Order: sequence, then structure tokens, then C-alpha cells
Amino acid sequence: MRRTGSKPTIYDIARLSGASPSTVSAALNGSWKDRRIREETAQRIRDVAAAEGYSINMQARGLRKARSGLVGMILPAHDNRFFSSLSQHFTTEAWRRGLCPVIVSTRREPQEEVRSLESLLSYAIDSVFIAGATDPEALSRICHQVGLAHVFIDLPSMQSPSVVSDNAAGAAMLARKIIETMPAVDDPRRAKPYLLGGDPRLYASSRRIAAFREAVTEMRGHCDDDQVIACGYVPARAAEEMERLIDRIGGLPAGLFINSIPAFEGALSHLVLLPPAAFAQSVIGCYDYDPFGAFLQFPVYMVWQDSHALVQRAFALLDQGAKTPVLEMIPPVLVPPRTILPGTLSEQG
Amino acid sequence: MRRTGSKPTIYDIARLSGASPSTVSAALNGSWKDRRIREETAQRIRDVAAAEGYSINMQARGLRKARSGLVGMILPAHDNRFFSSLSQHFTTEAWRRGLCPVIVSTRREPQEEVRSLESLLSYAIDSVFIAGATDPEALSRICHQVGLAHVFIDLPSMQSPSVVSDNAAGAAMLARKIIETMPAVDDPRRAKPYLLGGDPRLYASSRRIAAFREAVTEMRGHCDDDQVIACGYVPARAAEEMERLIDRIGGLPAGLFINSIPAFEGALSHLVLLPPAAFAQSVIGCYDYDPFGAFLQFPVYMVWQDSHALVQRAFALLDQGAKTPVLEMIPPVLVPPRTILPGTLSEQG
DNA sequence: GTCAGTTGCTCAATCGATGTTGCAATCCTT
DNA sequence: AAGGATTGCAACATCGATTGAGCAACTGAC
Repeated sequence: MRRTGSKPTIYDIARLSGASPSTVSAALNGSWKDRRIREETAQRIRDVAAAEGYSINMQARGLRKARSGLVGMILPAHDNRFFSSLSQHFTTEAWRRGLCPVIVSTRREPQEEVRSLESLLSYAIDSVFIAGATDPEALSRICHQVGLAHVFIDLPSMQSPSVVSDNAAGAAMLARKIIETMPAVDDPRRAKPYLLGGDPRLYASSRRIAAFREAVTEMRGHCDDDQVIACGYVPARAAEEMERLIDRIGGLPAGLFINSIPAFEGALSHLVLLPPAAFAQSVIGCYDYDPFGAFLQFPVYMVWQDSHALVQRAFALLDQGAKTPVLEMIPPVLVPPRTILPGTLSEQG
Repeated sequence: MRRTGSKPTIYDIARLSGASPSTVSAALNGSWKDRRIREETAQRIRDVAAAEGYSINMQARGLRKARSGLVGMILPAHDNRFFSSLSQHFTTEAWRRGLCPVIVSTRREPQEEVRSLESLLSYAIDSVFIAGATDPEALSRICHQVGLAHVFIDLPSMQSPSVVSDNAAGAAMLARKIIETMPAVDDPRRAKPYLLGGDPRLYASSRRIAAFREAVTEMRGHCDDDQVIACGYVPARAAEEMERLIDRIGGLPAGLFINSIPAFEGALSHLVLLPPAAFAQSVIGCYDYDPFGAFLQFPVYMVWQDSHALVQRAFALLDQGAKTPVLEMIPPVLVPPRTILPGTLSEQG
């Protein structure tokens, strides 16, 4: 008799159905046909299992089969519209394939990324999606060493299959739009567009920054170094730099390209202090979309990254068994101010 | 010799260090002192393990010990500021305790909730946090049956330890503030406050709706049934109902209490169509906080739920080994319009 | 010198599921 | 009717870590 309060095993089912554990296993995991178990026997076993509330022990199966049914995702943060949208799609897609999603966030700490990956390896994950990695090559190396199927999302690795949104194209669109729309301002310090936020050491930021510089140079003749304030992804830092910039140039610049939602949130905490009139002489754009962000007091151009497509393509790459480094680009979308982009709202509450 | 591309086991380390597998196990899992292994032996084994890049197989350990080191969280959605904030804190807190967080989202489908829980049980999770459950009692029953430690967050179960934010207090604050601040409007249809969104069958919504009704009755004498439009959590539904309401009463109501961020996102997709002047005769409040939401074209009162405290208290309840139903309340905070609440921005980008 | 007690380790069973091998019983085939 | 093929199932080793039991070797006591 099995202990109360603990789940029945195939041995319990075997005893109760008068079959052997291996027959029970076959009946329950679908391999009974190959193993020449009679239909009626299999059915009898399934009935007993259902009656007893049997459910498989994935640890035991995983140990035996060296596959866990777990699929990992590593990302910098959950509390971010872009990444939480990725994890939403990832979860849905994983369950659809009968896999159990395990998501860990690493706060953009390279050490935490490695620790998390090693933790996931301890659980024998079958594959891993690495989104927004700070140190992609280190993670890529580990995956190759242990032969783990993996895909990078958003921030690519040179050594591995990767799916990213087309940062250069998106940033170019946004920068051009800002520069075209920018009002003429007398003060030369404020007359030029500025970029705030992002980490130039990271792929995505560096592409966006380069595209910004290019667009500025092309449309305005040249781009000064002080126009790029790549102060990272921490909202508090962005707030400081926003304040410093406003102090330095005597108000809001005519054009402001904000690199990512967290930087925007940070900047916002300073922008809220300004009188509404301050925004009249300024065009703001943000690389990343937020439905509320699109509807602030002042108009904001936003760039939407197709997180659904990113996840889909990443799964597709894994399904194909891609191991060689490929870089897939997903085009982003420029969203005009005060626009609700269909399909970007929370799926549910 | 072990297969290349696969991780070394304690048997490999045993062979290489000239000790037995059981000694290796003891040396590596910390039990070597109890098992009277010499310090030097343990150290030698640890050195070999480090050199070989050994890391434990949690499936094997979990199978033997009947504990997995996994801790589950079930929530309706990732792409929601409140829930993604919960999962962020949950992840941090789980790792801090040496546990691996497994988060699944269920799209508010009772069947998916049960399926997810059973899936997690297959992986032998040690405990589970259930946030925003649609059918708490069904999940509670399963947990009790299999003896799984669990805590409900946000939506409580009558049968289990639960931590919720004080919905009644928060909704009362918000409703009162809206009613106090509401402008006088001639049209009687628009002169009263309305509540939009939420599912009256769910605990949180029902408490908020009750508190809204009470506040309205207390301050305005009575509350009509048409003032409560509990149309659920799907943005699209909220958008429809927003439009219908505006059509029905000839414009925005003087006071609008929006129940939850997804409903607000939905409503927003209709509000964006209105001219700015439409908001002059209206006060809007939302139960849930979003930094961008706080800074829209029009002023919005918001209610912030302390997701960090919710997670902390939930872990504390589990640590205490709480099994009997207790209901802990965490007070929410009323946030005035155009306010950045410290500590609510993304932790990181 | 003998015996009890301690130290330091190894042996072997175990967790639950899988899958290869093997073994009766039945079914054809000629 | 004898031999081989097929059917239907059970036995057993296995995955990797844990842990109770056990066994030498050494220590100290008398």
C-alpha cells in the first residue's frame, strides 16, 4: 500500500492492475503499440491509472531519458514590457510543444547569467532561449561545451543562432522621424537631437546608436559626441542624465531619442517636473512601445518590436536544429504618437 | 572515460579522485562532516570536481530525496505590470533561497490553472505560489491532496494561507478620491461615477466593486446598477464597454473608476479617440499603478499594490510552514495624478 | 594483549521510469 | 506433427545521487 498524501507510481498501478511496471510504463507513455501490449491490457492499465490519479514523475523519466521536458529562458528582467511580452509568448509556445517553461531573470549581471545557465543545466533543460544577454559569448561557449540547443534573442551571439529585431532599421526610422518633425529652435544647444540611454557595449544599443549618428550626420551634416548619452538601462541613471542635459542646454532639446523603456521611465521622472509648455518645442521618440507611453501629455513616437515573431522564429530555429551561427532580423514598426497598436495590449489581465 | 559533450557525474569524479561515489556525494553536498569524511579528502574531491566542471544532476538528487529544489508560481499573465512585478520579486526571492523558480501563466483559464499545477507536480515542485487564480478552491484542493506547500497571492483561497492586497481599503480610497474630485456636470447620466472592468466572480474584483458601491452610496446617497460595468479583464471587452458607455451617457462620465491595468489599456484604445477637451469634465482613477499611466494627457489617480511585500509575506508564510487558512492583507497606496512612485520603475532594462 | 570505541571510508539498496532482452504460449507452415 | 515465427508480457539493468549499514584500521584503557 502506498503512503497517503503521496502520488502513486507505476509500481502502484502495476500492483493494482496485475501487470508489470514495464507494461504499465509502456501503456502510459504511448509506446505500448511498439512493445506489443494488447489494446485491452493497455486500456485496463490506463483506467486504473486514471482512477488512482496517477501522473508521471518527470524527474525519474528525465533521469532515465536524459531529457527533462524543461525549456529555459534567460532574460534581464520580468518587469519590462518588452521582456515580459517575450516571456508571455515563450510560455505559450513552450506549453504548446508539451514543454515546461522555466524563466529566470538576471538583472543584466553577466555573473548571474552564467550562474542561471548553470542552474538550468543542473535541471537538465533540453534547450534554452537567451534574451538580452550582457555577455552572449560566455553563455554561447557554455552551451556549445555541454551540447545544449540554444538560441539568442534580442542580443545575438556571433557563435550561435540568433534572432534580433532590426535595430539599425528601427533606429534609423525613429531618428529620421524625430529630425524631420523637430521644431526649429534658436538656441543651438537645444536645436539638435539627443540620444539618451542604452549601453554602447551591447549589440542592440550600439546598432541603434550608430543608426542615430548616421541619420543625424546625413540630415544635419554632423553629429557631435555630446548628442549621445548612452548611460545604461537603469532608470535612476537616465533620470540623472536627463536632468543634467536639461541643465546643460537650458531646456528640453528639440529632438530626444530615448533608447528603451526603462530609460524612458527614468527620464519621465524628471520630465514630470517640467511645465507642459516645455514640450511645445520638442519631439520625443522612444525605442520600444508602451500603450500608455504612446498617450502621454506630450506626443511620443515609439518603436514596436515584434516579440511574438522573435519567439516564433527562435523556436523555429531550434526546431530546425540550427547549430551554426545565423542572424535573423525581425523588422520593427514605427508607431506615431497617440496610437494604440493592435495586438500589443496585455493578452489578459 | 565519459562521453564527450556530456557532464561528468559523481562516478567520474570518484574514479578521478580515487574515492567512492558515496564519498564524493558527501564531499560535494556538504554532508561530509556528518559522514566522517576527512577534511583533506573532501577538499581533494572538491578540487577534482571543480577541475572537471562537475555540477550536480538535480533530477537524480530530486528523485532520491523527493525534493526538487523547484518552486512554482502560477499567474494569469506575464505581460501585465502587476503580475510581472510579482514574478520579478518571486524570481529574486527564490534564487536567494537556493530554489529555482518555475513560472507559468494560465490566461485566467481555470482548466489551464489545473493543468499547469499538475504539470508542476510532475516536476515535483517543493512548493507553489498561486497568484490571481480564477478557481482558487480547485487548486487548493489539489495541493492539500498531494501535501504540497502553497500560498495564494492576490486572489485568496478560503482553505489555504493567502496574502492579498487590501482591495476594500484601496478601492474605497480611490472611489472617495474620485467622487470628491469629480466636477459638477449638468447631465445626470454623466454626473455619477462609473466603474469599468473586473470580474465580479473573483474575490479582488468583488471587494473592489463592493467598496466602490459603498463609497458611492455613502457620499451620493445611492448607487445605481448601471454604474458598475464589470466586463472582465480582456482589453478588447473593456474598449467595447467604454465606447458603449460614452454613447449611452453622451460623453465621459464625471468620474471613472477603472478596475485593473488591462481594462485601462482597453478603455484607453477608445479614450484616445476623444478630443482633449472631453477630459476636462472628468476624473479618472485606475486600480493598479503604471508610471506611464500616471502621466497621460489627462490626470489619473492610481492605486499601487505592493507586489514586493506580497511576495515577501507569501514566502514568510511558507517558511513558517503555514497550512491553515490565514488571510494577510497588504495595504495599497493611492497615487495622485502625475506622480512617479519611487521604487516602482523597472529594476533594470 | 584484548576489547570497546572511534575514525574514515565503501557497499549496496533506493528513488521512478525506461527499454533491451528473454521466455512462455500461441499461431502458422509444410 | 515438428519446427519456426509471432504475440504478449515480465525481468532486469540503467540513469545519478543519497544514505543506512557495515567493515577495516587505528586508538586508548586496563
